[in-house]
Amino acid sequence: MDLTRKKRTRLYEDVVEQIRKLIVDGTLAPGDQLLPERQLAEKLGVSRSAVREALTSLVSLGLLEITPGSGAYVKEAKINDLIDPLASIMLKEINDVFDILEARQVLETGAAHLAAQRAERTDLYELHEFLRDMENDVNEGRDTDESDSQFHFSVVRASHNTVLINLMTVLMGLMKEYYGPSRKRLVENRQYREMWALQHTEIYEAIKNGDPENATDTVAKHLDTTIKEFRRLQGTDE
Amino acid sequence: MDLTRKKRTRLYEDVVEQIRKLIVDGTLAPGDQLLPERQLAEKLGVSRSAVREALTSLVSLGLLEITPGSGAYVKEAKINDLIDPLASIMLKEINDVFDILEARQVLETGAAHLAAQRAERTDLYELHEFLRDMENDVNEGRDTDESDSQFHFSVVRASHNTVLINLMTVLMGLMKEYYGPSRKRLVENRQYREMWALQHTEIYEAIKNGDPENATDTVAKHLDTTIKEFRRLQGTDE
DNA sequence: TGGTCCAAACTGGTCTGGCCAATTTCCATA
DNA sequence: TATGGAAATTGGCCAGACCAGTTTGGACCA
Repeated sequence: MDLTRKKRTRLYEDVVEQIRKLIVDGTLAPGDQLLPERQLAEKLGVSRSAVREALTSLVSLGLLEITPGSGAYVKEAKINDLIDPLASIMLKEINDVFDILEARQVLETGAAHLAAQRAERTDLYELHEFLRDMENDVNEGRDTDESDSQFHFSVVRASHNTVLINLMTVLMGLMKEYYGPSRKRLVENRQYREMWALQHTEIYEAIKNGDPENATDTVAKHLDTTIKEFRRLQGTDE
Repeated sequence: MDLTRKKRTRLYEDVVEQIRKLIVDGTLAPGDQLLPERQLAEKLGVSRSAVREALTSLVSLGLLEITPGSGAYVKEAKINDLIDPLASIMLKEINDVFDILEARQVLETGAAHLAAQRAERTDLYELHEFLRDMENDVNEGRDTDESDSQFHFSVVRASHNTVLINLMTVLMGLMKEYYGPSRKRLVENRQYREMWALQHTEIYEAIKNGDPENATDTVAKHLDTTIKEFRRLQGTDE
């Protein structure tokens, strides 16, 4: 038996790879229009169906966007297109309920450390905006889900590390899919909402003052509080 | 103009969603075989081509595996299937060359902290194995790429946090695609290889002794060394 | 009875050709 | 020059066919 050749290469996979290469090496820039399926098929010497399957695959990878009647366009590949499948994969593997929050703690404390060193005026402005948003939400009894997430995201953005930012995007996607229900219950507790808002202020101050250690500590404390509260909620649940 | 309805739902996307649901809710378990394309088409009342495009999409998302002549099988969705597209997306957004290493530092220091608290005998054994592998590689002048990666990965695995492990997988994929060339040059320097092996030992000892702070520090120091060396290499390059 | 081997049935991969609906193009008309 | 609408173009979907592997079910042999 021939163990080297595992699976014969499928034709449409070749097409995928060819187009993919053109995109990654910049020959095809975001916004560019691909040749029509029929011409592409002729040019590559394959049938239209093979081309279609290739395009379908590229669409599901977030590399293309297809408008019926118009054409296929190269898309600015954004991580959001992969969040859903990524989240479902990671969710299946989770065995401890607090893995996500713990991972956030690891990532956000590190990001805060960097943010305190690198935050620029625009970053501080953004942080302050979301800080105020959340305070308003608390005062007016609104849901703080959105403003809370936004603030945490801003902290990571202020680290100016795109890799950390992308990883945070993944974690936020995970949060939404995993903690959706219990989070709703958590934020109904006004006492905790207020404590959170206060802790956010501390974080903001630490970053503004350019104090990495303090930024790290306040973020760590903040997420500790969160984890403890989630744990308490879970305890009353079952 | 109607802004609410952006794009009409494509038929094959419906099929994707239906099958996807069956997989995530467990009706279709990994290893299960799907109905043949022709039957699936008949059952869903669509053409075979629509089914094929749906299956193509699911394959590229890593949810299915198709064997020609045999059938389509539900796959244990692994993050590796999404690493390539994920890496290319994140690579495009990177503006500082050391973003990846910095992100690794954030993630691995946190993971080491947890590992020192949670590592079990099997984890320590695995760590020790890769430690020895690398020492052997160094002594015999072999490439240390593999054994080095494996050790770092083991540290994160010892944290027993599946989310961190998955994020580490992403980062390692990024490393391979980004630092491939210069890393090759780096490990040619025997002096650094030996220093690395020594630092790995320190990390191992800290985890073994259940000393979270020390584990964090040694990992931080280790990656600092790495970043500095990469920086030096880059300086001599251009 | 038990194992072997081969043909038939099945399955995915690809192709051809066709129709529809939405979009774009372009020209005749106001 | 602007505009309205027909024609061409494009992607979405379908039907039917053939091929190359895989699986299956017996028929045949030991």
